Amino acid sequence: MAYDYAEQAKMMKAFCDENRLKILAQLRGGEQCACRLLDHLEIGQSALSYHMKILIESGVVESRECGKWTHYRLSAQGSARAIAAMQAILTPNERAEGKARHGASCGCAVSDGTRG
Amino acid sequence: MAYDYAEQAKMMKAFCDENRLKILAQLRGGEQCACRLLDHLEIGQSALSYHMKILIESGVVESRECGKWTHYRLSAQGSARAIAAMQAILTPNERAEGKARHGASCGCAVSDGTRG
DNA sequence: GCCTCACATCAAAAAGTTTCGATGTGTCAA
DNA sequence: TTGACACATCGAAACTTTTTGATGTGAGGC
Repeated sequence: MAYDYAEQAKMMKAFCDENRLKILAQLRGGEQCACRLLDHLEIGQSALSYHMKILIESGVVESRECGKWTHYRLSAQGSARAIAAMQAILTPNERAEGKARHGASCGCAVSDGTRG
Repeated sequence: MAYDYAEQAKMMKAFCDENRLKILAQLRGGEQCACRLLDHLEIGQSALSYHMKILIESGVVESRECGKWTHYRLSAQGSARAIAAMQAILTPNERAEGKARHGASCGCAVSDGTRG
């Protein structure tokens, strides 16, 4: 799992910009068209379009065309994938847990002695 | 919850850089000193120091000084907070769900009619 | 004390992201 | 078929992040 750090970093980019978090917060309330998303942000139309592209590429947002409008909504699948990825990133790995170095003076366990 | 988007974006920055994901992956295997983290990355010592600072400020990593060495490890609390935040960001909000606009031609429900 | 090592900090350069205004594309209504 | 609208795309400017090499700080060994 999770060998492609570049891919994973790209997915996480959805969440590390203030405007994108505001957009996601709006989408929690249900599907919205771009023009309404724009009402609540202090950016121009082309910047919104740029952020929506990032959100869609990261997989957490889906879009639906409806005549001249585009509606955006949270993707349940994408959201589940993002949450699972984050859990994986932060879950200690049982097999290797407990090995540290630079032991003697501070009570660390030493794993191989090449440095501490 | 989650009114401070800037704060939240800052926390999520921990996860949106490839080198930081590699560092976190190493820390899943247990506490490590900076020199060993460095062995597995293609960056210099000062760049590692910069990334560690970001990881610590975001709360997902803790450090422990041991003589001249510094050991880093995942913070269980910080990790739990990050996961909870991401779940909050991606969880649809029951009360408002189901309201869309621009209805007629594509089967959308219309919430107030001011635009579609 | 003096030297070395581990890590932090700094300033500057390099790389990447976000914004803007202008322009392009497709849809709809008149 | 023309015009207006919604959104995407483009190139350039503004801004932020990341990297580098140099230097600072504090610990430990001699």
